[in-house]
Amino acid sequence: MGVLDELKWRGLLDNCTDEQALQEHLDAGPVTFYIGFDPTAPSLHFGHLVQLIVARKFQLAGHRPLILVGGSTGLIGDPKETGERVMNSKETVAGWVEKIRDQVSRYIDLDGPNAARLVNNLDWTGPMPVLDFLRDIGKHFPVNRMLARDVVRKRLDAGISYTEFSYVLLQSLDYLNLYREYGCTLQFGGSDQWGNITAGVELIRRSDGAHVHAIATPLLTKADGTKFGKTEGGAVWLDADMTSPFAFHQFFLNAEDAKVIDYLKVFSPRSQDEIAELELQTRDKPHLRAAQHALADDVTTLVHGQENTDAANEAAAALFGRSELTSLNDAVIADVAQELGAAQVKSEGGPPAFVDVLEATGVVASKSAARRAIAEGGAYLNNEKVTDPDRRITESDLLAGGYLVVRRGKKTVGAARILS
RNA sequence: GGCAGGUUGCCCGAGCGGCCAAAGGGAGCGGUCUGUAAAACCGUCGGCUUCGCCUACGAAGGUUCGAAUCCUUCACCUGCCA
Repeated sequence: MGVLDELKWRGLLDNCTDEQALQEHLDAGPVTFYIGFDPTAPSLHFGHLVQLIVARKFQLAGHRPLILVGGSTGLIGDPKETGERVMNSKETVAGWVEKIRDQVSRYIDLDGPNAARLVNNLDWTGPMPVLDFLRDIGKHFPVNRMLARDVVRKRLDAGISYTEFSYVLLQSLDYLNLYREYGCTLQFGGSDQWGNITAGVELIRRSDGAHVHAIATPLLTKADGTKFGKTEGGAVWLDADMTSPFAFHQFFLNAEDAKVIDYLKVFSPRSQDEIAELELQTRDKPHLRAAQHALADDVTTLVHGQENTDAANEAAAALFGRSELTSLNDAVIADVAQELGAAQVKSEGGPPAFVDVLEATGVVASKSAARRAIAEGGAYLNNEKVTDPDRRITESDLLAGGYLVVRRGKKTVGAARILS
């Protein structure tokens, strides 16, 4: 199966420039392609993972990846529907560029015959004189067409700065530059980037007369049509310090039945047959959640490695399993606490209050929220419901010589280590 | 530069001197039911040293016993005119 057919089967092909032409181009030999990531945070999130997975498939099929980190575009910010972005300082963005470079290189092969190359658009945008930009690039962009773009139109009432309005020119310039310098003839990205991507295709045609290609991957959604990827704590990050491997694993484990097969196709390297089998199981024995387990294990292993996947499963078994926490041995408790990122709580001046522990572990945002959770009957200490808002920790609550496991609701767990 | 309208909690949006921590909706969170799904229903939804106090209705002042609500100045947004 060709790489394009595989994308289709996996539901990863949302949009594409002339498909037949692209297919012929791919058949004709190795193609240099690019994907870009803007540094808007110190880490990529799992949505970016989709792009990295696609890039990897193309690389394995013999094509050459250029991975662009947006040192310049990150300073500008692409327009989003909700309003103007807050600009980040140049130092901040530069720091994030480095972090994202490191992350990206874990998913793409930087050696071998079709090694990936990391590029930063600040290298060519930074030194470019503004008059060259306006004459050579700006001349190819009709403002009437730019205004007709969906995001821009939606912003016309609330207002949009010239800075963000110009974003599309920068991204198009990237494609043009990579085309000229590396012979890059394919760009892909999320469907929300389609406008920016096709603008680049058009720029290359207008300025160099060449026909290059583009692919958009779909935005992953939940069954109700909303975006897949938001959790209580915000985005699902690839950085283990921002989203623990346990939380990451849990996120995928909680995938809806109606969508889990779609996600599996996207994120899992499993074959068509294996996935078909999991689809049957989800239909016939949904309570076993076989597809969810496969999904969570596969993605977590890809991002954090087998060891962390095992640890996440072990912690989940301890927390959600039938056995009492108190019956687990000390080593398991300590591992689980470690996995949950145990907060240190000092007990000078007497044993701490339960609400303080809840807050310290981060399972609630404030002490008021902790009291509320208790009043709602959704607060647990060592898997036992706590109903007294003034509950204090006692010596007998401590597991394995100083640990506490707290929970809010069914799924939000945290651990604390009491230091005397 | 002139005139008019606007700026309310995560978002939308009422309030137009005390009964306002602020109606209603959405999102979120908890509970029930389950399968650590979905849907549905009920509850909750600023903070704290929690029967009370503190901070909040663009910002700063003022009037008043009392202001999200009235006045003044400033900032920003939208529209019309120049």
